[in-house]
Amino acid sequence: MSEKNKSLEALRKEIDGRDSFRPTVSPAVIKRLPRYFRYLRELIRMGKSRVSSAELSKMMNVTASQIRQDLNCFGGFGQQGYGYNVNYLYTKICEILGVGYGFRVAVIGAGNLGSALVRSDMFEKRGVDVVAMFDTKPSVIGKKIGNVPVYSVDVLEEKLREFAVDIVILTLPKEYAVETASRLVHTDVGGIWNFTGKELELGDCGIVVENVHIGDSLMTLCYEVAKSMNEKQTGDK
Amino acid sequence: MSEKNKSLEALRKEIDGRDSFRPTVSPAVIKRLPRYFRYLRELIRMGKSRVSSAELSKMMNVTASQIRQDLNCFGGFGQQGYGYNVNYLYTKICEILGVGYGFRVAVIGAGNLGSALVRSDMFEKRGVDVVAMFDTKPSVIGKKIGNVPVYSVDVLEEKLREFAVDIVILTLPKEYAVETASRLVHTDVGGIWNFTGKELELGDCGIVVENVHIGDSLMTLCYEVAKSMNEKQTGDK
DNA sequence: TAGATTGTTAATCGATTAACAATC
DNA sequence: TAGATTGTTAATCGATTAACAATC
Repeated sequence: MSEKNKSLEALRKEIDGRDSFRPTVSPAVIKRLPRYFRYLRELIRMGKSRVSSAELSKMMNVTASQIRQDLNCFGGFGQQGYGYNVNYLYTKICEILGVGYGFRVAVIGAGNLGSALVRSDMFEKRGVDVVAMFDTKPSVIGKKIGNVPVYSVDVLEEKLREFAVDIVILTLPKEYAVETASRLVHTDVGGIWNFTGKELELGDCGIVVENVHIGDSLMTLCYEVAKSMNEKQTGDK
Repeated sequence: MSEKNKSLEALRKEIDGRDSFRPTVSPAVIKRLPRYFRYLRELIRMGKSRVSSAELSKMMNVTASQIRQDLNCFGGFGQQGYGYNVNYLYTKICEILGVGYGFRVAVIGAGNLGSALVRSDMFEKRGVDVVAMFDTKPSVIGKKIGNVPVYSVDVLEEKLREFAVDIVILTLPKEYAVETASRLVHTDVGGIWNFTGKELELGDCGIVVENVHIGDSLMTLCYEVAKSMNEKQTGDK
Protein backbone atom coordinates (compact mmCIF):
# COMPACT_ATOMS: atom_id res chain seq x y z
CA MET A 1 0.00 0.00 0.00
CA SER A 2 1.31 3.46 -0.89
CA GLU A 3 1.97 6.15 1.74
CA LYS A 4 -0.97 8.14 0.39
CA ASN A 5 -3.31 5.17 0.76
CA LYS A 6 -2.08 4.56 4.26
CA SER A 7 -3.06 8.03 5.37
CA LEU A 8 -6.41 7.80 3.63
CA GLU A 9 -7.00 4.54 5.45
CA ALA A 10 -6.05 6.17 8.73
CA LEU A 11 -8.46 9.01 8.03
CA ARG A 12 -11.20 6.54 7.26
CA LYS A 13 -10.64 4.76 10.54
CA GLU A 14 -11.03 8.01 12.45
CA ILE A 15 -14.32 8.81 10.73
CA ASP A 16 -15.45 5.26 10.82
CA GLY A 17 -14.15 3.83 14.06
CA ARG A 18 -13.50 0.42 12.52
CA ASP A 19 -10.40 -1.46 11.57
CA SER A 20 -11.55 -4.01 9.06
CA PHE A 21 -13.02 -2.31 6.05
CA ARG A 22 -14.03 -3.48 2.65
CA PRO A 23 -14.57 -0.57 0.33
CA THR A 24 -17.63 -0.86 -1.83
CA VAL A 25 -16.38 -2.24 -5.10
CA SER A 26 -18.47 -2.11 -8.25
CA PRO A 27 -20.22 -5.34 -9.28
CA ALA A 28 -18.43 -5.25 -12.63
CA VAL A 29 -15.07 -5.48 -10.88
CA ILE A 30 -16.18 -8.25 -8.52
CA LYS A 31 -17.42 -10.37 -11.39
CA ARG A 32 -13.98 -10.13 -12.97
CA LEU A 33 -12.03 -11.25 -9.88
CA PRO A 34 -12.45 -15.00 -10.44
CA ARG A 35 -10.96 -14.55 -13.89
CA TYR A 36 -7.86 -12.94 -12.40
CA PHE A 37 -7.74 -15.82 -9.98
CA ARG A 38 -7.70 -18.31 -12.85
CA TYR A 39 -5.05 -16.52 -14.86
CA LEU A 40 -2.81 -16.02 -11.86
CA ARG A 41 -2.98 -19.75 -11.17
CA GLU A 42 -2.01 -20.32 -14.76
CA LEU A 43 0.98 -17.97 -14.38
CA ILE A 44 2.07 -19.81 -11.25
CA ARG A 45 1.74 -23.12 -13.07
CA MET A 46 3.92 -21.67 -15.81
CA GLY A 47 6.51 -20.72 -13.22
CA LYS A 48 6.25 -16.96 -13.80
CA SER A 49 7.02 -14.92 -10.72
CA ARG A 50 6.37 -11.47 -12.13
CA VAL A 51 3.82 -9.97 -14.50
CA SER A 52 3.03 -6.47 -15.78
CA SER A 53 -0.46 -5.22 -16.47
CA ALA A 54 0.55 -5.08 -20.15
CA GLU A 55 1.51 -8.78 -20.26
CA LEU A 56 -1.55 -9.85 -18.34
CA SER A 57 -3.75 -7.73 -20.58
CA LYS A 58 -2.44 -9.57 -23.63
CA MET A 59 -3.12 -12.95 -22.00
CA MET A 60 -6.59 -12.04 -20.87
CA ASN A 61 -7.71 -9.92 -23.78
CA VAL A 62 -8.59 -6.88 -21.73
CA THR A 63 -6.93 -3.47 -21.42
CA ALA A 64 -3.96 -2.99 -19.13
CA SER A 65 -5.76 0.05 -17.82
CA GLN A 66 -8.67 -2.05 -16.65
CA ILE A 67 -6.39 -4.47 -14.86
CA ARG A 68 -4.61 -1.71 -12.96
CA GLN A 69 -7.91 -0.02 -12.17
CA ASP A 70 -9.48 -3.28 -10.96
CA LEU A 71 -6.61 -4.33 -8.74
CA ASN A 72 -6.34 -0.89 -7.24
CA CYS A 73 -9.84 -1.15 -5.85
CA PHE A 74 -8.35 -3.39 -3.19
CA GLY A 75 -4.98 -1.76 -2.64
CA GLY A 76 -1.69 -1.13 -4.35
CA PHE A 77 -0.55 -4.67 -5.11
CA GLY A 78 2.04 -3.69 -7.68
CA GLN A 79 5.28 -1.82 -7.80
CA GLN A 80 6.12 0.97 -10.22
CA GLY A 81 8.75 0.01 -12.72
CA TYR A 82 8.40 -3.67 -11.86
CA GLY A 83 4.84 -4.82 -12.22
CA TYR A 84 3.11 -7.36 -10.00
CA ASN A 85 4.59 -10.23 -8.04
CA VAL A 86 2.51 -13.18 -9.21
CA ASN A 87 2.49 -15.08 -5.93
CA TYR A 88 1.71 -12.03 -3.85
CA LEU A 89 -1.06 -10.93 -6.16
CA TYR A 90 -2.52 -14.44 -6.17
CA THR A 91 -2.48 -14.49 -2.38
CA LYS A 92 -4.28 -11.18 -2.26
CA ILE A 93 -6.94 -12.21 -4.78
CA CYS A 94 -7.47 -15.41 -2.80
CA GLU A 95 -7.92 -13.42 0.39
CA ILE A 96 -10.44 -11.13 -1.27
CA LEU A 97 -12.42 -14.03 -2.69
CA GLY A 98 -12.32 -16.07 0.49
CA VAL A 99 -10.29 -18.90 -1.05
CA GLY A 100 -8.76 -20.88 1.79
CA TYR A 101 -11.24 -19.34 4.18
CA GLY A 102 -12.42 -22.94 4.50
CA PHE A 103 -16.02 -22.45 3.42
CA ARG A 104 -18.11 -25.55 4.03
CA VAL A 105 -20.82 -26.40 1.54
CA ALA A 106 -23.67 -28.89 1.36
CA VAL A 107 -25.57 -29.95 -1.75
CA ILE A 108 -29.32 -30.43 -1.64
CA GLY A 109 -30.37 -32.68 -4.51
CA ALA A 110 -28.17 -35.67 -5.33
CA GLY A 111 -29.32 -35.99 -8.93
CA ASN A 112 -27.24 -35.76 -12.09
CA LEU A 113 -26.17 -32.16 -11.67
CA GLY A 114 -25.51 -32.33 -7.94
CA SER A 115 -23.45 -35.50 -8.36
CA ALA A 116 -21.49 -34.07 -11.28
CA LEU A 117 -20.63 -30.95 -9.29
CA VAL A 118 -19.52 -32.95 -6.25
CA ARG A 119 -17.35 -35.22 -8.38
CA SER A 120 -15.61 -32.28 -10.05
CA ASP A 121 -12.45 -30.67 -8.72
CA MET A 122 -14.10 -27.26 -8.65
CA PHE A 123 -14.43 -27.04 -4.90
CA GLU A 124 -11.02 -28.39 -4.04
CA LYS A 125 -9.38 -25.88 -6.37
CA ARG A 126 -11.05 -23.07 -4.47
CA GLY A 127 -10.43 -24.28 -0.97
CA VAL A 128 -14.08 -25.14 -0.43
CA ASP A 129 -15.11 -28.33 1.42
CA VAL A 130 -18.16 -30.32 0.38
CA VAL A 131 -19.28 -31.92 3.62
CA ALA A 132 -22.74 -33.32 2.93
CA MET A 133 -25.44 -34.01 0.39
CA PHE A 134 -29.18 -34.35 0.89
CA ASP A 135 -31.88 -36.11 -1.06
CA THR A 136 -35.32 -37.62 -0.62
CA LYS A 137 -34.70 -40.81 -2.62
CA PRO A 138 -34.19 -43.77 -0.22
CA SER A 139 -31.93 -45.42 -2.80
CA VAL A 140 -29.22 -42.79 -2.38
CA ILE A 141 -29.65 -41.89 1.29
CA GLY A 142 -26.88 -43.46 3.33
CA LYS A 143 -24.66 -43.90 0.27
CA LYS A 144 -21.68 -41.75 -0.67
CA ILE A 145 -21.24 -39.76 -3.83
CA GLY A 146 -17.55 -39.16 -4.46
CA ASN A 147 -16.66 -39.35 -0.74
CA VAL A 148 -19.58 -37.17 0.34
CA PRO A 149 -22.28 -38.80 2.48
CA VAL A 150 -25.90 -38.41 1.41
CA TYR A 151 -28.47 -37.70 4.14
CA SER A 152 -32.23 -37.47 4.11
CA VAL A 153 -33.58 -33.93 3.81
CA ASP A 154 -35.54 -34.78 6.96
CA VAL A 155 -32.37 -34.19 8.96
CA LEU A 156 -31.33 -31.11 6.99
CA GLU A 157 -31.26 -28.51 9.78
CA GLU A 158 -29.59 -30.89 12.19
CA LYS A 159 -26.80 -31.86 9.78
CA LEU A 160 -26.24 -28.28 8.59
CA ARG A 161 -25.61 -27.32 12.19
CA GLU A 162 -23.47 -30.39 12.85
CA PHE A 163 -21.24 -29.70 9.84
CA ALA A 164 -21.32 -25.90 10.31
CA VAL A 165 -22.31 -25.41 6.69
CA ASP A 166 -21.73 -21.93 5.28
CA ILE A 167 -23.13 -22.33 1.78
CA VAL A 168 -25.87 -24.54 0.37
CA ILE A 169 -26.06 -25.61 -3.24
CA LEU A 170 -29.56 -26.20 -4.56
CA THR A 171 -29.70 -28.79 -7.33
CA LEU A 172 -33.22 -30.03 -6.77
CA PRO A 173 -36.28 -29.59 -8.98
CA LYS A 174 -37.55 -26.01 -9.12
CA GLU A 175 -40.84 -26.98 -7.45
CA TYR A 176 -39.00 -27.43 -4.16
CA ALA A 177 -36.79 -24.37 -4.42
CA VAL A 178 -38.93 -21.95 -2.43
CA GLU A 179 -39.85 -24.29 0.43
CA THR A 180 -36.25 -25.42 0.80
CA ALA A 181 -34.99 -21.85 0.79
CA SER A 182 -37.44 -20.90 3.53
CA ARG A 183 -36.09 -23.71 5.68
CA LEU A 184 -32.59 -22.34 5.15
CA VAL A 185 -33.58 -18.90 6.34
CA HIS A 186 -33.83 -20.28 9.88
CA THR A 187 -30.33 -21.77 9.82
CA ASP A 188 -26.85 -20.28 9.99
CA VAL A 189 -26.29 -20.75 6.27
CA GLY A 190 -24.85 -17.59 4.73
CA GLY A 191 -25.20 -18.26 1.03
CA ILE A 192 -27.20 -20.21 -1.54
CA TRP A 193 -25.84 -21.26 -4.90
CA ASN A 194 -29.08 -21.83 -6.72
CA PHE A 195 -29.29 -24.09 -9.78
CA THR A 196 -33.01 -24.79 -9.54
CA GLY A 197 -34.04 -22.35 -12.24
CA LYS A 198 -36.48 -20.66 -9.88
CA GLU A 199 -34.96 -17.29 -9.06
CA LEU A 200 -34.94 -16.82 -5.32
CA GLU A 201 -35.67 -13.46 -3.74
CA LEU A 202 -34.88 -13.77 -0.07
CA GLY A 203 -34.79 -10.05 0.65
CA ASP A 204 -32.87 -8.95 3.70
CA CYS A 205 -32.69 -12.23 5.61
CA GLY A 206 -28.92 -12.39 5.79
CA ILE A 207 -28.54 -15.05 3.10
CA VAL A 208 -26.75 -14.14 -0.10
CA VAL A 209 -28.15 -15.81 -3.20
CA GLU A 210 -26.44 -16.51 -6.49
CA ASN A 211 -28.92 -17.69 -9.10
CA VAL A 212 -27.35 -19.76 -11.87
CA HIS A 213 -28.96 -20.34 -15.25
CA ILE A 214 -26.60 -22.34 -17.40
CA GLY A 215 -29.23 -22.48 -20.12
CA ASP A 216 -29.05 -18.71 -20.54
CA SER A 217 -25.50 -19.05 -21.72
CA LEU A 218 -26.57 -21.67 -24.28
CA MET A 219 -29.24 -19.29 -25.57
CA THR A 220 -26.92 -16.36 -26.08
CA LEU A 221 -24.65 -18.76 -27.95
CA CYS A 222 -27.59 -19.81 -30.13
CA TYR A 223 -28.33 -16.14 -30.78
CA GLU A 224 -24.77 -15.53 -31.91
CA VAL A 225 -24.69 -18.68 -34.04
CA ALA A 226 -27.96 -17.76 -35.74
CA LYS A 227 -26.63 -14.26 -36.39
CA SER A 228 -23.37 -15.55 -37.79
CA MET A 229 -25.21 -18.00 -40.08
CA ASN A 230 -27.34 -15.16 -41.33
CA GLU A 231 -24.34 -13.02 -42.04
CA LYS A 232 -22.59 -15.81 -43.92
CA GLN A 233 -25.70 -16.42 -45.98
CA THR A 234 -26.31 -12.80 -46.90
CA GLY A 235 -22.61 -12.44 -47.62
CA ASP A 236 -22.34 -9.87 -44.89
CA LYS A 237 -19.43 -8.93 -42.66
CA MET B 1 -44.16 -2.52 -36.11
CA SER B 2 -45.21 1.15 -36.16
CA GLU B 3 -45.64 3.12 -39.39
CA LYS B 4 -42.57 5.15 -38.57
CA ASN B 5 -40.44 2.05 -38.14
CA LYS B 6 -41.75 0.64 -41.37
CA SER B 7 -40.51 3.59 -43.36
CA LEU B 8 -37.16 3.57 -41.60
CA GLU B 9 -36.85 -0.07 -42.50
CA ALA B 10 -37.70 0.74 -46.13
CA LEU B 11 -35.06 3.47 -46.13
CA ARG B 12 -32.50 1.11 -44.73
CA LYS B 13 -33.19 -1.43 -47.43
CA GLU B 14 -32.54 1.17 -50.09
CA ILE B 15 -29.21 2.17 -48.58
CA ASP B 16 -28.35 -1.34 -47.74
CA GLY B 17 -29.70 -3.47 -50.52
CA ARG B 18 -30.62 -6.29 -48.19
CA ASP B 19 -33.85 -7.67 -46.86
CA SER B 20 -32.90 -9.57 -43.74
CA PHE B 21 -31.34 -7.26 -41.24
CA ARG B 22 -30.40 -7.65 -37.62
CA PRO B 23 -29.55 -4.34 -36.06
CA THR B 24 -26.51 -4.40 -33.83
CA VAL B 25 -27.89 -4.85 -30.37
CA SER B 26 -25.78 -4.15 -27.31
CA PRO B 27 -24.31 -7.16 -25.49
CA ALA B 28 -26.05 -6.11 -22.28
CA VAL B 29 -29.44 -6.46 -23.97
CA ILE B 30 -28.60 -9.80 -25.57
CA LYS B 31 -27.53 -11.26 -22.25
CA ARG B 32 -30.92 -10.33 -20.83
CA LEU B 33 -32.98 -11.99 -23.56
CA PRO B 34 -32.88 -15.52 -22.09
CA ARG B 35 -34.30 -14.10 -18.90
CA TYR B 36 -37.25 -12.63 -20.77
CA PHE B 37 -37.66 -16.02 -22.40
CA ARG B 38 -37.89 -17.69 -19.01
CA TYR B 39 -40.34 -15.25 -17.54
CA LEU B 40 -42.57 -15.31 -20.60
CA ARG B 41 -42.73 -19.09 -20.33
CA GLU B 42 -43.71 -18.66 -16.74
CA LEU B 43 -46.48 -16.24 -17.73
CA ILE B 44 -47.76 -18.68 -20.33
CA ARG B 45 -47.71 -21.46 -17.75
CA MET B 46 -49.73 -19.19 -15.49
CA GLY B 47 -52.25 -18.67 -18.26
CA LYS B 48 -51.64 -14.92 -18.61
CA SER B 49 -52.27 -13.65 -22.12
CA ARG B 50 -51.31 -10.04 -21.58
CA VAL B 51 -48.63 -8.23 -19.63
CA SER B 52 -47.52 -4.61 -19.23
CA SER B 53 -43.92 -3.54 -18.82
CA ALA B 54 -44.87 -2.43 -15.30
CA GLU B 55 -46.15 -5.88 -14.30
CA LEU B 56 -43.21 -7.65 -15.85
CA SER B 57 -40.82 -5.25 -14.18
CA LYS B 58 -42.26 -6.17 -10.81
CA MET B 59 -41.90 -9.89 -11.53
CA MET B 60 -38.36 -9.59 -12.81
CA ASN B 61 -37.04 -6.93 -10.47
CA VAL B 62 -35.93 -4.57 -13.22
CA THR B 63 -37.27 -1.20 -14.35
CA ALA B 64 -40.21 -1.06 -16.74
CA SER B 65 -38.16 1.40 -18.72
CA GLN B 66 -35.47 -1.16 -19.30
CA ILE B 67 -37.95 -3.75 -20.48
CA ARG B 68 -39.50 -1.38 -23.03
CA GLN B 69 -36.06 -0.24 -24.15
CA ASP B 70 -34.81 -3.81 -24.51
CA LEU B 71 -37.78 -5.12 -26.44
CA ASN B 72 -37.74 -2.15 -28.74
CA CYS B 73 -34.31 -3.04 -29.98
CA PHE B 74 -36.01 -5.73 -32.04
CA GLY B 75 -39.23 -3.99 -33.01
CA GLY B 76 -42.43 -2.66 -31.54
CA PHE B 77 -43.87 -5.80 -29.97
CA GLY B 78 -46.35 -4.00 -27.74
CA GLN B 79 -49.40 -1.86 -28.14
CA GLN B 80 -49.98 1.49 -26.49
CA GLY B 81 -52.67 1.42 -23.86
CA TYR B 82 -52.65 -2.39 -23.80
CA GLY B 83 -49.19 -3.73 -23.12
CA TYR B 84 -47.71 -6.87 -24.61
CA ASN B 85 -49.45 -9.99 -25.83
CA VAL B 86 -47.63 -12.73 -23.94
CA ASN B 87 -47.81 -15.38 -26.66
CA TYR B 88 -46.81 -13.01 -29.41
CA LEU B 89 -43.91 -11.63 -27.41
CA TYR B 90 -42.78 -15.15 -26.52
CA THR B 91 -42.86 -16.14 -30.18
CA LYS B 92 -40.77 -13.12 -31.08
CA ILE B 93 -38.19 -13.72 -28.35
CA CYS B 94 -37.97 -17.36 -29.47
CA GLU B 95 -37.37 -16.25 -33.05
CA ILE B 96 -34.64 -13.85 -31.96
CA LEU B 97 -32.91 -16.48 -29.84
CA GLY B 98 -33.24 -19.23 -32.43
CA VAL B 99 -35.49 -21.40 -30.25
CA GLY B 100 -37.22 -23.86 -32.54
CA TYR B 101 -34.65 -23.19 -35.20
CA GLY B 102 -33.80 -26.84 -34.62
CA PHE B 103 -30.16 -26.44 -33.66
CA ARG B 104 -28.36 -29.76 -33.47
CA VAL B 105 -25.70 -30.23 -30.82
CA ALA B 106 -23.08 -32.83 -29.99
CA VAL B 107 -21.24 -33.26 -26.70
CA ILE B 108 -17.55 -34.07 -26.64
CA GLY B 109 -16.67 -35.64 -23.31
CA ALA B 110 -19.12 -38.13 -21.80
CA GLY B 111 -17.97 -37.67 -18.22
CA ASN B 112 -20.00 -36.49 -15.25
CA LEU B 113 -20.75 -33.02 -16.53
CA GLY B 114 -21.45 -34.04 -20.13
CA SER B 115 -23.78 -36.80 -18.96
CA ALA B 116 -25.58 -34.55 -16.50
CA LEU B 117 -26.19 -31.94 -19.20
CA VAL B 118 -27.50 -34.52 -21.67
CA ARG B 119 -29.83 -35.99 -19.08
CA SER B 120 -31.28 -32.60 -18.18
CA ASP B 121 -34.30 -31.07 -19.90
CA MET B 122 -32.35 -27.95 -20.78
CA PHE B 123 -32.05 -28.68 -24.47
CA GLU B 124 -35.58 -29.89 -25.01
CA LYS B 125 -36.96 -26.74 -23.40
CA ARG B 126 -35.06 -24.65 -25.89
CA GLY B 127 -35.83 -26.62 -29.01
CA VAL B 128 -32.28 -27.91 -29.27
CA ASP B 129 -31.55 -31.54 -30.29
CA VAL B 130 -28.67 -33.48 -28.74
CA VAL B 131 -27.73 -35.92 -31.49
CA ALA B 132 -24.41 -37.41 -30.45
CA MET B 133 -21.76 -37.69 -27.77
CA PHE B 134 -18.07 -38.47 -28.14
CA ASP B 135 -15.51 -39.93 -25.79
CA THR B 136 -12.21 -41.80 -25.82
CA LYS B 137 -13.10 -44.34 -23.11
CA PRO B 138 -13.89 -47.73 -24.72
CA SER B 139 -16.25 -48.51 -21.83
CA VAL B 140 -18.74 -45.83 -22.90
CA ILE B 141 -18.27 -45.89 -26.68
CA GLY B 142 -21.19 -47.67 -28.30
CA LYS B 143 -23.40 -47.11 -25.24
CA LYS B 144 -26.18 -44.57 -24.90
CA ILE B 145 -26.41 -41.83 -22.31
CA GLY B 146 -30.03 -40.78 -21.90
CA ASN B 147 -30.96 -41.79 -25.47
CA VAL B 148 -27.88 -40.21 -27.02
CA PRO B 149 -25.35 -42.55 -28.67
CA VAL B 150 -21.69 -42.23 -27.68
CA TYR B 151 -19.10 -42.45 -30.46
CA SER B 152 -15.34 -42.55 -30.48
CA VAL B 153 -13.68 -39.18 -31.01
CA ASP B 154 -11.85 -40.93 -33.84
CA VAL B 155 -14.96 -40.57 -35.97
CA LEU B 156 -15.69 -37.03 -34.83
CA GLU B 157 -15.58 -35.20 -38.15
CA GLU B 158 -17.49 -37.93 -39.95
CA LYS B 159 -20.32 -38.02 -37.40
CA LEU B 160 -20.54 -34.25 -37.12
CA ARG B 161 -21.12 -34.15 -40.85
CA GLU B 162 -23.54 -37.08 -40.79
CA PHE B 163 -25.67 -35.47 -38.07
CA ALA B 164 -25.25 -31.92 -39.44
CA VAL B 165 -24.19 -30.66 -36.03
CA ASP B 166 -24.45 -26.88 -35.52
CA ILE B 167 -23.04 -26.55 -32.02
CA VAL B 168 -20.50 -28.59 -30.09
CA ILE B 169 -20.36 -28.74 -26.31
CA LEU B 170 -16.91 -29.30 -24.86
CA THR B 171 -16.97 -31.13 -21.52
CA LEU B 172 -13.59 -32.78 -21.74
CA PRO B 173 -10.46 -32.10 -19.66
CA LYS B 174 -8.89 -28.71 -20.39
CA GLU B 175 -5.70 -30.35 -21.74
CA TYR B 176 -7.61 -31.44 -24.84
CA ALA B 177 -9.55 -28.21 -25.36
CA VAL B 178 -7.22 -26.56 -27.86
CA GLU B 179 -6.54 -29.60 -30.04
CA THR B 180 -10.24 -30.47 -30.16
CA ALA B 181 -11.18 -26.91 -31.04
CA SER B 182 -8.68 -26.88 -33.89
CA ARG B 183 -10.30 -29.98 -35.32
CA LEU B 184 -13.66 -28.24 -35.19
CA VAL B 185 -12.37 -25.28 -37.17
CA HIS B 186 -12.29 -27.49 -40.25
CA THR B 187 -15.91 -28.62 -39.86
CA ASP B 188 -19.24 -26.91 -40.43
CA VAL B 189 -19.80 -26.41 -36.72
CA GLY B 190 -20.95 -22.84 -36.02
CA GLY B 191 -20.60 -22.62 -32.26
CA ILE B 192 -18.76 -24.05 -29.27
CA TRP B 193 -20.17 -24.13 -25.78
CA ASN B 194 -16.98 -24.51 -23.83
CA PHE B 195 -16.94 -25.97 -20.32
CA THR B 196 -13.29 -27.04 -20.33
CA GLY B 197 -12.02 -24.11 -18.29
CA LYS B 198 -9.47 -23.27 -20.97
CA GLU B 199 -10.70 -20.08 -22.61
CA LEU B 200 -10.73 -20.53 -26.35
CA GLU B 201 -9.73 -17.74 -28.69
CA LEU B 202 -10.58 -18.88 -32.20
CA GLY B 203 -10.36 -15.46 -33.78
CA ASP B 204 -12.21 -14.96 -37.04
CA CYS B 205 -12.69 -18.59 -38.10
CA GLY B 206 -16.46 -18.46 -38.28
CA ILE B 207 -17.04 -20.33 -35.02
CA VAL B 208 -18.70 -18.51 -32.16
CA VAL B 209 -17.41 -19.49 -28.72
CA GLU B 210 -19.14 -19.21 -25.38
CA ASN B 211 -16.74 -19.92 -22.53
CA VAL B 212 -18.47 -21.11 -19.36
CA HIS B 213 -16.87 -20.98 -15.93
CA ILE B 214 -19.37 -22.18 -13.37
CA GLY B 215 -16.75 -21.88 -10.66
CA ASP B 216 -16.58 -18.13 -11.20
CA SER B 217 -20.13 -17.83 -10.00
CA LEU B 218 -19.26 -19.82 -6.86
CA MET B 219 -16.38 -17.47 -6.18
CA THR B 220 -18.44 -14.30 -6.42
CA LEU B 221 -20.88 -15.96 -4.04
CA CYS B 222 -18.01 -16.69 -1.64
CA TYR B 223 -16.94 -13.06 -1.91
CA GLU B 224 -20.43 -11.88 -1.00
CA VAL B 225 -20.77 -14.39 1.82
CA ALA B 226 -17.41 -13.39 3.28
CA LYS B 227 -18.42 -9.72 3.03
CA SER B 228 -21.76 -10.34 4.67
CA MET B 229 -20.13 -12.32 7.51
CA ASN B 230 -17.74 -9.45 8.03
CA GLU B 231 -20.55 -6.94 8.15
CA LYS B 232 -22.49 -9.02 10.66
CA GLN B 233 -19.44 -9.36 12.85
CA THR B 234 -18.49 -5.69 12.80
CA GLY B 235 -22.13 -4.83 13.38
CA ASP B 236 -22.18 -3.01 10.12
CA LYS B 237 -25.02 -2.39 7.67
C1' DT C 1 -63.46 10.20 -25.69
C1' DA C 2 -60.56 9.16 -21.53
C1' DG C 3 -57.30 6.08 -19.64
C1' DA C 4 -53.54 3.33 -20.14
C1' DT C 5 -49.29 2.12 -21.70
C1' DT C 6 -46.07 1.96 -25.26
C1' DG C 7 -42.11 3.84 -28.08
C1' DT C 8 -38.56 7.09 -27.92
C1' DT C 9 -35.79 10.98 -26.61
C1' DA C 10 -33.04 13.24 -23.26
C1' DA C 11 -30.72 13.03 -18.73
C1' DT C 12 -28.23 10.40 -15.54
C1' DC C 13 -25.39 7.14 -14.03
C1' DG C 14 -21.67 3.80 -14.09
C1' DA C 15 -17.90 1.55 -16.31
C1' DT C 16 -13.98 1.70 -19.40
C1' DT C 17 -10.13 3.77 -21.46
C1' DA C 18 -6.50 7.14 -22.09
C1' DA C 19 -3.00 9.75 -20.28
C1' DC C 20 0.49 10.98 -17.30
C1' DA C 21 2.64 12.14 -12.95
C1' DA C 22 4.54 9.46 -9.19
C1' DT C 23 7.95 6.31 -8.04
C1' DC C 24 10.34 2.02 -7.90
C1' DT D 1 20.40 7.96 -12.96
C1' DA D 2 17.29 6.28 -16.77
C1' DG D 3 13.72 3.15 -17.91
C1' DA D 4 9.72 0.93 -16.79
C1' DT D 5 5.43 0.52 -15.02
C1' DT D 6 2.26 1.48 -11.53
C1' DG D 7 -1.50 4.33 -9.30
C1' DT D 8 -4.75 7.73 -10.27
C1' DT D 9 -7.17 11.42 -12.50
C1' DA D 10 -9.75 13.04 -16.31
C1' DA D 11 -12.16 11.94 -20.70
C1' DT D 12 -14.91 8.87 -23.16
C1' DC D 13 -18.04 5.59 -23.86
C1' DG D 14 -22.04 2.73 -23.02
C1' DA D 15 -25.96 1.43 -20.37
C1' DT D 16 -29.82 2.66 -17.45
C1' DT D 17 -33.45 5.50 -16.02
C1' DA D 18 -36.77 9.22 -16.27
C1' DA D 19 -40.03 11.63 -18.72
C1' DC D 20 -43.42 12.37 -21.97
C1' DA D 21 -45.49 12.63 -26.50
C1' DA D 22 -47.66 9.27 -29.51
C1' DT D 23 -51.34 6.23 -29.89
C1' DC D 24 -54.14 2.29 -29.07
